[in-house]
Amino acid sequence: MRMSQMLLQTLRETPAEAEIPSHQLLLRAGYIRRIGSGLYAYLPLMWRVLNKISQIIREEMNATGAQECLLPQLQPSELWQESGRWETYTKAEGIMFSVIDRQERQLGLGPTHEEVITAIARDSIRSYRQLPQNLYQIQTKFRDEIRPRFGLMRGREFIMKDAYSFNADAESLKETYSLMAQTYETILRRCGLSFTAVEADSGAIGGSASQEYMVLAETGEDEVLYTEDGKYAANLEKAVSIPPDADPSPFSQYEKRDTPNTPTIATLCKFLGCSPTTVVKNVLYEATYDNGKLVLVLVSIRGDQDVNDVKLTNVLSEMASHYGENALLGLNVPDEQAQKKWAAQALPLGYLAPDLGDDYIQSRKDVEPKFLRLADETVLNLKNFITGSNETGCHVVGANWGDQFTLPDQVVDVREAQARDRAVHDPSQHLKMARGIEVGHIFQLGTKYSQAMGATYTNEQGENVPLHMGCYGIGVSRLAQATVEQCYDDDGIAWPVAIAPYQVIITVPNITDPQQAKIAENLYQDLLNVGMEVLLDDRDERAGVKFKDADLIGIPYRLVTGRSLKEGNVEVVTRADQSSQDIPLEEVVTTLQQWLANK
RNA sequence: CGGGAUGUAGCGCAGUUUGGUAGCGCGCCUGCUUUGGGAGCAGGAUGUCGUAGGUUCAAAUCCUGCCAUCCCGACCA
Repeated sequence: MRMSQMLLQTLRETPAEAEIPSHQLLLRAGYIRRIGSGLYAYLPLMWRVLNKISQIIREEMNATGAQECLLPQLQPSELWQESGRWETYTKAEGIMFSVIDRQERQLGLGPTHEEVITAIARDSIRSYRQLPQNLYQIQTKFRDEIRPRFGLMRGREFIMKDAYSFNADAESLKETYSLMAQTYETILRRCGLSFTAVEADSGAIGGSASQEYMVLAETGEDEVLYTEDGKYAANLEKAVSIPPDADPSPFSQYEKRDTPNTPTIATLCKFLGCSPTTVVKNVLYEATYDNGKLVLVLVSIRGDQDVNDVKLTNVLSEMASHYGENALLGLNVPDEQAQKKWAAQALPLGYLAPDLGDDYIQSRKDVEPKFLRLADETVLNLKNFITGSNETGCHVVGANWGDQFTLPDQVVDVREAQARDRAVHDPSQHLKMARGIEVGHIFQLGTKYSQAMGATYTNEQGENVPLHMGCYGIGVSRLAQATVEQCYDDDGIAWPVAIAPYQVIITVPNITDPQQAKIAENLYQDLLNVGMEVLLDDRDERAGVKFKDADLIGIPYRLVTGRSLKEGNVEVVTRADQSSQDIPLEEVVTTLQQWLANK
């Protein structure tokens, strides 16, 4: 491509809207342009990068026997009602855009395609002889993100590769799942990224095993806990650990103490001179279920620990049926405003005890009349603990389960793992924390969707049984930006060769010099002839501008037809390290071919 | 949805306190000079000052509503 003919505008100044380096650079280098909040145009350079990534994905997916297809983005609400996700996706998490057509039909704009693909499988997979199957597509997804940010990292419209496998049983699913895990590593390695695979929570999508592929970067939105031996890595939401041991309680007698102005664990411990590990903290949540019922949840957890909302959400989702509900819509810590809706009297916040009376709850149809009391495992073995008294300004000390307080029936693990906790697989090791960008996520869905939607097949015994499903996603546009986040310097982007928009840029320092122009032109044709992707900077600009632009847009190799021509050489500069060498004109093409082949 | 901020030329910003007919840098166009790391000089074009209403002789500036965008949080396969 001749740069004189290309629509490319590089910016000298950083647009104010961009916060992180990759977003700033993609804007400055003319790869993307913001059209609305979370909506971006992929300009010609960006589209080439995205296509390169897509191509690598295609090659690797096809190599596993997966088949590419393209599913509709507009999806009938009925499909989502069958799976039971219409409510959660349009109301609680509100992540799906929904539209109503002129026949008053409700449609969703696809944030993911489990429903569609399961409907297809239901119709076309009849026999075990057809299994396993793995279908994938690469296309735009829509999600009504509450707060889009960081350019392509969290957009409302983005490109994704999603694959769905159908297997006869759990074992076969595991095989496909681990094949996909290998394939993902190959894809990301080919893209030139350094990444980590971590255990993850499967969230609203459901299912059992799940792994995320994280590009480690300081600006990542996810937190990853890992051990240095490389044997354990997990998303913070999912991570497990051994909490620090509790200190012995300084109290041996049960009594109520005045503890004025100690609504937080920190102030309380300072006042009493005790360790937070001797305190039972009681956290109040309100859970909303899909029929509109509100359940108040009181979680007792050790004072030095925090509740992991994702783990708590999972516990509460499983309990939906206890309340005659299908799904948990939302979970939050009620503020004063929210409390007024159901509290019969003002709550002694900061001084709650595990036995907070149910009479604090107004008798209302849409509110469960009793607290759902949960104990985190960390409070199970505490002796002579300190906790609230349900009276502002007072705590009790020296309390014990079975004496002053009844241990809740439900003992659960809802504790958030922390950096420096001991590792479960090897308690001599401590967890470390890093930030990451989630570029891929694979799930073993099991029969959640096939069962809900009646996607069954006939097995060898002639029985109709539900298909076992897996799903496997890669954020293509996010991956592109994550790469920039990992590959840039003060001068701009430095793309890995495999996904760079062009492999080579020929810079003509002085376009008015006929010799320079002629040699550059010949070189351009020669490189094109051997199938290379080449930019020819034939713009009537000063050399400095061309060098700056070449660095900014990050083409891996730059050929300069300048002063080295006197010796019959072309200067070849490697973008990644700015190293430069003069190569005889007639050897340039073959040398570059070799370099690219070795990449 | 809660907290904070911003909206003036393609981009970055000043001007708003104290109302008086819209400015700077970069970019863009023309000419001359320059030509290996975002050139110099001279000339030029570009704005419903986010939007609607109000106050006023007069509004980018003051008042009210609305909209949009960004940041923090909540939220987020």
